[in-house]
Amino acid sequence: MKWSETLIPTLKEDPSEAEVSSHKLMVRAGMIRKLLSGAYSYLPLGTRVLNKVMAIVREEMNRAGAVEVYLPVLQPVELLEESGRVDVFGQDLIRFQDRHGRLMALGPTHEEVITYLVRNEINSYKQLPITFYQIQVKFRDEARPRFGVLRSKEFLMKDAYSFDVDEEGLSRSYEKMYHAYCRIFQRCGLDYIPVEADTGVMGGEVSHEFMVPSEIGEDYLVRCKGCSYSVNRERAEPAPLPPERDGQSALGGVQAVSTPKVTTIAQVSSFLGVTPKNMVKTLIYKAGGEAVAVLIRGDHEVNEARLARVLGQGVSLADAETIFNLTGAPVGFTGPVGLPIRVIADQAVSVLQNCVTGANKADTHLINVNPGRDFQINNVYNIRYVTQGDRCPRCGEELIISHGIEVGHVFKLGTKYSEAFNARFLDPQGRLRPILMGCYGIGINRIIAALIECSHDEGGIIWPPNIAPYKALVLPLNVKDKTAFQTALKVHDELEGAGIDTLLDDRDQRPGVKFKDADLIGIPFRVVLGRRFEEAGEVEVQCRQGGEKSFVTSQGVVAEIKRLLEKFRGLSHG
RNA sequence: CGGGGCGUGGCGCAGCUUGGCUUAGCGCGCUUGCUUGGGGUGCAAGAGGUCAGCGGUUCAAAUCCGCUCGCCCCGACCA
Repeated sequence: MKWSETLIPTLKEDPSEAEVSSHKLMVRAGMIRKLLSGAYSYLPLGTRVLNKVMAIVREEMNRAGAVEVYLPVLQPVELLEESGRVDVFGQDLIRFQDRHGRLMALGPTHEEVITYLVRNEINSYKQLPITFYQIQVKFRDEARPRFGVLRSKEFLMKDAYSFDVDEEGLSRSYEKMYHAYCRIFQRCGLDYIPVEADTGVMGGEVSHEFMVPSEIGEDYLVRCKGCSYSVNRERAEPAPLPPERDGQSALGGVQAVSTPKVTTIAQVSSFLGVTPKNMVKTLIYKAGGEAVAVLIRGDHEVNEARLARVLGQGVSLADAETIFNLTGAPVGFTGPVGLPIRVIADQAVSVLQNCVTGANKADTHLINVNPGRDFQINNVYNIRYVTQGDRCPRCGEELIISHGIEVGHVFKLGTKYSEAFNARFLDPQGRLRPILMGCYGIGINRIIAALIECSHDEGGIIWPPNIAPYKALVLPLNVKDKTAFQTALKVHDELEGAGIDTLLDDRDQRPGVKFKDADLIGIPFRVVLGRRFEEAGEVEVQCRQGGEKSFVTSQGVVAEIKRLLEKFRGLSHG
């Protein structure tokens, strides 16, 4: 392809709206342009990368035995009502009425649609197992689209759904997808980490997220320095903390102190001169109809997903009025002493001594409060988020917390949707049984953004050959030099002929402009025809990554690039 | 959805505080001609703007006031 015959509008300056490098670079390299907040047009270069990623995904899905389908974007809202997910998606669901007044939604995902299909089409064990997949656009009306293509309202997703007769079958299907995902991310050149994950909105029991470590990631991953423990933040469970001191000798007597208008942990901490580690936050949650007190150390945060899990139901923070009615004090002065409701404590609270709590009285806190002596704990659980310094629950080594970009997620759903939709099959004994489901998602756009986030330098993007928009860029420095230009054309054609997709920069621009653009759009291998070609008939082949250069004759370019591709493949990104 | 910021040719910005010396300016990009040819060449001539929209104040509004819309950031939210 000639540069002059496609559209690659590169920019010298960063777009003002972009914050993160992947977003800046995708815009500057002429890959994308914003249409509206959370929706981007892909220009030719961006589209080529999308297609390359999708081709890899298709190959690996097919290799894993999944079969491709194409489900409608348009979904009747009733379908999502059947599974109870209209409320789950809430505002994120894009809804409207068609001309007949029927409520429609733009698919945020497709569990319902596929299960509806399967309920009607699959009714025998002979048709199982089977895994369907599609690559298709999804819509979620994100409250706050961010980071360009990383979190948008409209995005491409590869979603797959497996259907099995029993748990073992489901596990086999799950494993297959898991391994296919590993191959996909590896082929895309991503350094990814699979982590155990919470199942969240999807329901089900087992789940893994595929994370790409990155400062800008909106998710957290928790890994152990010593063993293979790696989980996401919701799922992470710190090792229990040891008791602060032993014996009862050091226990002081409870004392009320006046703390006028001092409500937050930070304020109380500096007002009383105590560390947040020695304070207890008392949060009133509503779980079902019941109010419960949840105790958490001052420097910790409640993991609501875990709390909901241990309580077996959804939870939400109580409002100020409820708190006042229960405790007799405004928000900010709640404490466990004398509270007439169920008290749940995080493990870290249960080992505290002489701590500070609210007094259930306005403008007052209590000091020297001790669990067990001054108040009873009904249940002790691990309900806090892991913090820096926490230890691994498996081996006791230190845990590392870092940010990550979620590029894929796999779930064992079990029978959640098949039961909701009555998707059942007849087993060999003629019994009707629910189908076991798994679902598996990959964010196509996110793969691209995550890759750029991890693979760029000051000059621009550094593509791995597998997903680069073109593998090679032929760069005649002076297009008015007829011989050089003709040779460049020939080299381009030969590369294309050898199956190496190639871009020819045929623009009448200064060398500096061409080099800068070449670096920006990040094509892995660059073939330069310049002074050296005029003088000695040699062309220069250079790698974007590492900058390694070699000089060959124009006839030797194809072989040289094939050699470099081989070498690259051998290195890491098979 | 709460808090903050911004909106001026395709892109990045100045001008707004203190309304009128602006026929709205600068850099990049774009067009034409010449020049140059290994890291964003130089010169010259040009094209391109309802100053987000609506309403108000005023002799006079990009500039002051109000409303609306859009965009970005922080938070809440989020396969």
